[in-house]
Amino acid sequence: MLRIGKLTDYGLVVLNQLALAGAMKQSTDDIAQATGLSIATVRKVMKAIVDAGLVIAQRGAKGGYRIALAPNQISVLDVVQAFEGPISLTECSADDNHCEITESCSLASNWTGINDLLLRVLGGITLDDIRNPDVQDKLHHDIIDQFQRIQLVNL
Amino acid sequence: MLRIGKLTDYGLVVLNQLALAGAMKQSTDDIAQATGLSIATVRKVMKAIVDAGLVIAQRGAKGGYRIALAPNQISVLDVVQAFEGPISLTECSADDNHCEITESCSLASNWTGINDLLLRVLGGITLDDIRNPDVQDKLHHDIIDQFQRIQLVNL
DNA sequence: TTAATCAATACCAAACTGGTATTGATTGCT
DNA sequence: AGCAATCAATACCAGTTTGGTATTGATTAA
Repeated sequence: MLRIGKLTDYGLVVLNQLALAGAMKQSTDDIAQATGLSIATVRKVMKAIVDAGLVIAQRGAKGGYRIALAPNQISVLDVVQAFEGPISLTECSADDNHCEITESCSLASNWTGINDLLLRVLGGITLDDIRNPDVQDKLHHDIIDQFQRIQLVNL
Repeated sequence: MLRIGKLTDYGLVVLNQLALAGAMKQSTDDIAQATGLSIATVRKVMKAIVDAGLVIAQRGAKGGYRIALAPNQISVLDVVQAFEGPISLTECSADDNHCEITESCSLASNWTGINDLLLRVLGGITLDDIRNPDVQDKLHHDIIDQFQRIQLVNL
């Protein structure tokens, strides 16, 4: 399925909410209510995006969360990596590469290439793009156009 | 991690081997030996790519497998889908979409867009590209170039 | 008929995932 | 100082997925 976890999805939803709130600090409760997620789940989500530096947390009474960067400075890649760690499609393209069939398999470097490509795609889409349908549509079509050209090259 | 399963990786390795063998039928044993995979694992791999129509199987004595299409007609996407089913990054972008927080989440359509994008990337890379380092390098650089342009648009 | 070969399942352990709960540390307020 | 609000760190658990293997059955060439 090549899918990302639900938590990652939630992360984007929460970030969207925080972007909406701007400088206004949001407590776990606030976020849970605004997003419809359970409090426990929100806590788990917050940990990941705080650790990743995408959100700033303030403890204690009157504490809460606020977004750490402008929405156009946060890429989908940032969010995905916050939850799923460094992206590597296969173990071949992971850092600690020790595949038993490496000798008979000349494909490792290629996975790495594909991997890089996906990183670029995800890194090129920001929270802003996702939040604003217009911008998103525009960007989307641009990329599709480019890709159709690429596919011709590929034949 | 956003990763694909090992089986998918094996699938690509096996297809590469079959592409090499061309019209010469390969038995499960042959493939296991050539790739270094266990026989049992090869069997599992074969089922997926046969079901997907990427490989043709012939049963009985003197039977075996041969590749069903030219290597430039098989995309990485084909292989990934053969093993991991239809690609959908999130449940939002899946067919049977029934997310509890849909009302408060305006992001569903955007995941779908990102999803489409990844499909295109993977669909644009063929087994041939992966097997031939030269072609692959060339293609790779083309795509990277294109993407750098896209990222500028995105700022 | 027989041996070679693919097909279909079934099984199991290990890892991962989503979801929840518990306890502890920090901070503003009075 | 003490309290209440709030985030942090873990720990737990059930369900699913994944990787790997084994077993039995169906097909076919010679």
